[in-house]
Amino acid sequence: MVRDKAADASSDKAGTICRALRRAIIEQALEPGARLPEDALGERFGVSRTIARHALGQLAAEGLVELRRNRIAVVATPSWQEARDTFDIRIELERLVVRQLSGRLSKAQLATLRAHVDEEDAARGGPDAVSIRLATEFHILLAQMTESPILIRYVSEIAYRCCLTLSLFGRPHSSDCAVNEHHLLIDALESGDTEKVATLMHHHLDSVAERALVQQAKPRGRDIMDILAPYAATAPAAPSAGRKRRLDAAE
Amino acid sequence: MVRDKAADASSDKAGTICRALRRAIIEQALEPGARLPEDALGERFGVSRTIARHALGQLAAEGLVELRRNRIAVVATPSWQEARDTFDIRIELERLVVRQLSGRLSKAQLATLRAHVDEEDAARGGPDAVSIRLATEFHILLAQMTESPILIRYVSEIAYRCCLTLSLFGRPHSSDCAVNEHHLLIDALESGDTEKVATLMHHHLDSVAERALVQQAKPRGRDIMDILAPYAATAPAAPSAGRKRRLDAAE
DNA sequence: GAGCAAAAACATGCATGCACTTTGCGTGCC
DNA sequence: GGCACGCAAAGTGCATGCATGTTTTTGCTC
Repeated sequence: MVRDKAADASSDKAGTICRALRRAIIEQALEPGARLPEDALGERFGVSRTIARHALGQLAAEGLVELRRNRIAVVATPSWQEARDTFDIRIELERLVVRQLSGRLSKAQLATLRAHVDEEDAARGGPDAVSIRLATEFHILLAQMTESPILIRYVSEIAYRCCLTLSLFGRPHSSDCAVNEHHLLIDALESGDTEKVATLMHHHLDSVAERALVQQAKPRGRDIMDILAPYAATAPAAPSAGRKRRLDAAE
Repeated sequence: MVRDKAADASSDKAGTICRALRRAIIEQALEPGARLPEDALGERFGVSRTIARHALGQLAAEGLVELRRNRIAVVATPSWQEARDTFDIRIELERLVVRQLSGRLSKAQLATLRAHVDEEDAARGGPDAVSIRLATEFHILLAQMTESPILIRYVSEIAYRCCLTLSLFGRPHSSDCAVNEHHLLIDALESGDTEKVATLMHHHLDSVAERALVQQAKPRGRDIMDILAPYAATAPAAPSAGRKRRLDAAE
């Protein structure tokens, strides 16, 4: 397992459910918008609603599920703008990671990274979900090598959210070329050229975001409000909840 | 109120407790290490343990309280290294904020910011806790102007954690000069010089961190293990839980 | 008086139960 | 046939109760 969040200690049941759901979400077994009733979860995992509820609370704090009062919890459905913002934050965070790591990784650590990328390579023909999960775990692995609990937490969290984004907006086979970029990243980290590695990470994440977010009109979007937004221009209804800022600045 | 996290909707009791505790923590009414028993909280806020527990879970997810299994929850006590890392992340995040905001703020927004700084100014003679809270809220106010929920969430969270850090390591009157830097920041934001404003924010936060973290030996530290760490060098005990990385690079 | 063990008090982990809210569906009215 | 109303099913919000684990106090021994 990749996660080492404080919330999921070894033997607590809520943590187990958290991990299971998290994985299900990032592997797209649970699509955005999927319903997560407390009793169903509790029954499925053999615990009471109390625990399921607690787990959902944690996941909501991470931004993976949406929790509305008196309503069923659902897997989060980030808007396009949120997705873009998430990637922007991720870029900064991961630049910080590689800047801290550049030239400081042990041979063992480099080997671990390379082994992971090999795994990604092997999964190339397999299902998309696995590729995405492995790619995400590569970034989390990097974060873990900083040994900074806070950085690890934030990068993990935001990487998971990006997964969610990918499953909403991403095209089927957009993560293939990323494997090679991971290789380049490792080489640059080994060389110790801090600026180069930061730039590389920047471009890597930027192009992942680019590949995922080019098509602003979501294909299998399920958020009614967003879909209806363009049509609402004629109606005198409320100005929607969406953000209008920077929509013109789409690349 | 400054917070608009998803977790604390308007009428849910857990959110109320969250906000109350958060405020108590950042105003140093609850010092790091303070005990937070579920029943006591529940009784104090007129709710059951279930709710208090939920609130503690949220706060733990934010890193403000530590939750150990079968043990009483306590206000988090970040290590010096964690504090340093927190500020590093904060710098990147807030640089992102001001880069997005530079030259794009309306007159009303600028006025709001200036009003807040005036408030900070007025609180100069008052208790430290209020100054620190206001200074923190200034940064959160900035983040909110990006209208990016994710950025708002992360900046808020990390700013609160920095508050916690300050109450652990900070010297009594270290936040005074920060008010002026806030003024400069607003002017730079208005001018629209993105690079300048990013640099300004960087230096501002860096110097806050500097002022707070110079004295690595914590004055009113309550973590026995950390206090004992330097003395443990002679003893053949376990190598402690602290991180050794970069400790030599202390400025 | 110091050291230690048992037990009481204390606090959490978790399940269950009840009240309230939302939602889906069927019925009756137009 | 279509629409509004209302009832029942489903689901959450929250409190309480019991089991378990931890901390402190007590009481005994040396």
